[in-house]
Amino acid sequence: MPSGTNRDTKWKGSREAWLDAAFKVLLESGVDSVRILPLAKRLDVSRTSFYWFFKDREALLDALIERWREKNTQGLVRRTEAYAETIVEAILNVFDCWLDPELFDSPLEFAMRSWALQSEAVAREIDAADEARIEALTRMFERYGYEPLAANVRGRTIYLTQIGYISMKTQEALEVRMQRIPAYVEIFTGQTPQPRELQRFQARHGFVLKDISHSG
Amino acid sequence: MPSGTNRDTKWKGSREAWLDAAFKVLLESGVDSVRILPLAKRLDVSRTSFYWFFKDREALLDALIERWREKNTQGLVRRTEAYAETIVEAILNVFDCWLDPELFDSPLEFAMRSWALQSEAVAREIDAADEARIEALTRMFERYGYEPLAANVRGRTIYLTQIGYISMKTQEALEVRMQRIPAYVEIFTGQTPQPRELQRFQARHGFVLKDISHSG
DNA sequence: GATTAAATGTACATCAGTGTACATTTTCTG
DNA sequence: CAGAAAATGTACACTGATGTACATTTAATC
Repeated sequence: MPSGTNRDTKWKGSREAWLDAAFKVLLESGVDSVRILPLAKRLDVSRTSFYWFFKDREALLDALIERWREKNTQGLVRRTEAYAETIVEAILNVFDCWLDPELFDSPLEFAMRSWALQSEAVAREIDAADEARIEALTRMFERYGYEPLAANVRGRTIYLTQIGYISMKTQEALEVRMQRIPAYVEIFTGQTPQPRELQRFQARHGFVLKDISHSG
Repeated sequence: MPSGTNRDTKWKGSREAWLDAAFKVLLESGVDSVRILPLAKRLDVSRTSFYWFFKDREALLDALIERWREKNTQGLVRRTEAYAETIVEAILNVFDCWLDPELFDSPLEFAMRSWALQSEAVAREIDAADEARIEALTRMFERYGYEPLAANVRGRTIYLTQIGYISMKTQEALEVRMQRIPAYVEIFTGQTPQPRELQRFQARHGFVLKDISHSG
């Protein structure tokens, strides 16, 4: 299954193919495992043809950072700004990020944080992202009437909880996660969610409920 | 400043010295940077004398895992079981872990989680630790009358928030953290903490308050 | 079909790290 | 102080990775 630009050619490699492979390894095993020789083996291509597409390993890594920068922070900030009648609805908008890999790529997020351990540049990028995201969540709470300090701590909690999940690399079924949603909403907002609010949320994540509103 | 066993000898190295250096590098730069040659340079010792104390690099890494295993999980579980009259007091007991490096070593925790990305064995250790810790927190909430599901989600939230903080490698002044404590307690328990409960907590962390109970 | 550009492969030089053999130095102990 | 044990250092062989030079193959184009 060739990817990217090389559709009907006989070229095995391409900038995209190298990038895709690099991303897979980054997510599976961390930056230190993103090495040209192993990637070449994976792609079944001569190692040196890499240098046709990238100046050196450094350039490949820069491309990985670039791709992360564009995806995750934007995905989250947009959800904090989505239309919502109540804070509960607003929170549920944010929760979309944790269920939809299109909005927020958790494994990538974790890989970047591990990478930051070794790279000052990556660490700075991450710090900036954290600040922007918490700031966006804080503003969201403030819009619904929370005091600045309370809004900040709530925004922080919701964000940190998710970063925690990511760090734990939790793999849980949709049912289990859906079951916890009401409790999380209550913790994060201090309010009990309305059944119709939950139903709307479940519906947009393709979760067909049986009798969740009656069960303990 | 020689460490460990080699007090008054002329030996530069020792098992402890190698381990300490390895730990420092592990926390600063991740496992992949824990290499014998650089450590030898750091210790100003011939690289090969390493092999007097350890069979090979593998053996050194095993020793690092061992040390983590013994420290963090035990530290946390014990705090969940400490005496407390109310759930608020119980939570504050747990918060001790996040303020006292003796009870829980956050940088180590993060380094281990990054390491798990590359090592199946480490990943399994971490999973077991996560489960044990969340279980302990859940039991704590149950003891104070929370329903099983609610207790689990609250235990999970408190734990995940902290893992999130660790992943973010947040460095904040004691004042800032103390200021957020009441809000966190309220979020996690759903109850407003009593001034005397907070004062006891502040006191044991050497925090001298001015007029925190009157300020916004 | 010949020419050119894109992509690949071979060969080589280099580097950083690992681990072993063995001689040497330092410390401890009788 | 002699001898043994503990720790260190030198030398060597090896591995896996990087990057460059250059020849070769494949695809696109005129």
